[in-house]
Amino acid sequence: MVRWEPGTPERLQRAALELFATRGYEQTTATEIARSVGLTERTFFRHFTDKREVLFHGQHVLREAFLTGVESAPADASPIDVVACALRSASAFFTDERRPHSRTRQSVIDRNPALQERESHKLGSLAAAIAGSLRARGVDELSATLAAKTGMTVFGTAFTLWIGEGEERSLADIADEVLRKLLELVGRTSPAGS
Amino acid sequence: MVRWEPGTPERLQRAALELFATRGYEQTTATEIARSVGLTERTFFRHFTDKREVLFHGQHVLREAFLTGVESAPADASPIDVVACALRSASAFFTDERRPHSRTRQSVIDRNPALQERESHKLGSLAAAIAGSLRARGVDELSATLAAKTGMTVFGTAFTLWIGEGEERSLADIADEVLRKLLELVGRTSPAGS
DNA sequence: AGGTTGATGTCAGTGACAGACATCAGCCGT
DNA sequence: ACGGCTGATGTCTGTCACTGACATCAACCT
Repeated sequence: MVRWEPGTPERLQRAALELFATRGYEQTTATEIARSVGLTERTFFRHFTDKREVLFHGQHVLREAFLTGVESAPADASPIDVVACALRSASAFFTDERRPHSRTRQSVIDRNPALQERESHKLGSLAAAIAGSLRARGVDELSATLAAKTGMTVFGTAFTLWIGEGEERSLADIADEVLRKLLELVGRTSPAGS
Repeated sequence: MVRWEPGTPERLQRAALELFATRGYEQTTATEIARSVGLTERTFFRHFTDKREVLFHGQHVLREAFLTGVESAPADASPIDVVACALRSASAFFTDERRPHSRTRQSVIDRNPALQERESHKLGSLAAAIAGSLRARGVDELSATLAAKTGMTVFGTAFTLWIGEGEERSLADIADEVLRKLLELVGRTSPAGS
């Protein structure tokens, strides 16, 4: 007989999402989440540094997806093309079965500013990681930063569309289209003298 | 004789920045900030919803600067050109005398993740506001969102450069150059078929 | 059998915030 | 001149997020 049920963080995450979705984020205490799976508040905070973090854990998987995408790009690809590869790679992570879960999760986030802050910050960190990876490929600092941030703009926008009700295309397809739109939007512009 | 010194929020902000810069953000309690200007913790939280907010108050001015920049753009300007106008308008807010203050403020933020979250979120809100303003000009949702987010990418990147030590160019000039760089970065790319 | 380990529980404490209520200088109408 | 109103502040009290220190105890190792 095992002393503790395995997968404690996962059980906490499921319980938390459920409670957040029904009672609301602020109306749910960390103690309630923990107790709902037979644990104590202290244990909750041993697994998650933060009450918010219970909704954001697992981001490292996404990060790896982005980074392997960057590394899988051909050596002579332009920064933006590399980012396009990273987007495709990361999009694969969000399969169709994942959509309902992502939807409820996002609806919780959308209803709470504190969670939105965490989300923006995670996207920012992702951009920083990608920029680092681009730099490692020899891209200059400024280009790397801009390309990475632009990639996150596309990803964030595409994700919002993917979550939208009625939407059925894959995230990869949407991201592709959003990127194309961005290129068109920017491409048409004159070099803008001061 | 006046009952209370005027400019309470400003005094609190100055005191907070000073304390954050010397002792560090986490090591400074809201009570300490308040007491350092002869007030109580409760009063502090009447002026700022948050301990962090004491560093971010006044963002509405920046927002207005961006929005008037958007509105000042010629009617036939492309979304990106409109954003370029907004950037120029907002950059005017950051005069050269402001730089030292911005530097110490940013150094505090850079040392604390919680503050970085707030900052990312504020930039995101700014993007949303600009997108709304673009929509009001008749730009479609997707283009508005992308243009606005791209604008914030440029602004954030330019701001970081402006803050950098040794840097002497105006924020407007830097933003212009960063935008040019981004256009070049994106412009060269092929339409990227799937 | 006995020591070790690692996830958990218990307890106590700090600090961020919020509601309810009291205070009281200055202003305003009479 | 007097009394009530106002609005920024203080006081008091409570909740909850989070943390350090220490105890527990099944499984595992030797």
